[in-house]
Amino acid sequence: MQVGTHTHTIDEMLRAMAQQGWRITEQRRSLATLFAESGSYLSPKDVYEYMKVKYPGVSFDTVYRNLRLLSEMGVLEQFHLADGLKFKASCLSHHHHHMICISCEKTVTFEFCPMKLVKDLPESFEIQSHRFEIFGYCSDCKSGISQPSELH
Amino acid sequence: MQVGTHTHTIDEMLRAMAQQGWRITEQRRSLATLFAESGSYLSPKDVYEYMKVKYPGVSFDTVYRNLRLLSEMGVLEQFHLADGLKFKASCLSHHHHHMICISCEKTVTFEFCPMKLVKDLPESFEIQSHRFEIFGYCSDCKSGISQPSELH
DNA sequence: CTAGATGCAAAGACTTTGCATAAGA
DNA sequence: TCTTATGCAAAGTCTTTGCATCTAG
Repeated sequence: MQVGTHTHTIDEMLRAMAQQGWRITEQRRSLATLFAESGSYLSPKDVYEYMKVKYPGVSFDTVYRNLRLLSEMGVLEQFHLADGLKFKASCLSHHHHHMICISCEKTVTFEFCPMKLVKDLPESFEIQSHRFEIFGYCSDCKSGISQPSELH
Repeated sequence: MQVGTHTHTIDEMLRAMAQQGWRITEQRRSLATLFAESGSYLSPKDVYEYMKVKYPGVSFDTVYRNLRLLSEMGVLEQFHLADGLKFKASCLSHHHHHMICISCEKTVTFEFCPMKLVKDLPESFEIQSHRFEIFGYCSDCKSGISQPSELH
């Protein structure tokens, strides 16, 4: 579960799909619901397991197709955590960064952006984007109960 | 080719292996040479292709095994770029960050570290590590000659 | 010598593709 | 309706494993 606010409601996600001319199918509605409600990092398998409950006939390739489509349109973001590829609802509301628990993957947003202060950068580089993430243990995991997985 | 300095010479890498009780085989020497000389991001396939030249019998699994071992001992670092998993000689000399060209993957180091200035972070999080990378176009790619690949 | 490393082959995990059918708009 | 999305099956890609052989120390 994410601590910041959920930046995408289900409706926002569905609206985004419709605007780009995509159909709102049962499966996609289900996908949007999952990501809007969970707010956490989900693997294709997680997503598949979840959707199978409501749509027993759902297939893995549909999950993959929709995850990729939603990523391409910016509704979801992809991450490579230590345990593989994961997806999360993107935070489009405003620019910010994340602290991620390396044990439970709980994510907390914060406003500080290093690009405002960065200096002495190599010249002649046309900056397009950046990544800044802080990894550590959240209060629940600090005690070391669960085996920390190695994020990079 | 990397712009900063090569932080691992072949000897440093071999010494590190020996210190951890590993054997210096022909293939590992070859691997060390490749990463020390190239300084860039290499996929398992790149590595395999390179090693095959000198050791025609080399197998893919040996490449994978050694890449993983070298990563675990910190001689190499893993990255998930847009075109998949890549390895690079780690920069152990001192702490710094990278600017990476999203077209050619050329990498430039810089000294600024956001952790020195970060503030207003959420409480009760035990910080372990961080990532900070800037993506953009290097001077050679700025003109837009090559199709930019999408790093995340 | 002898534990550790390699090469081969095979299996495994994950992801994508082709095509007929089903279902949004 | 009629175009897009789905489910199925199959193939593809990337990575790991088991085991007999080889080799660095």
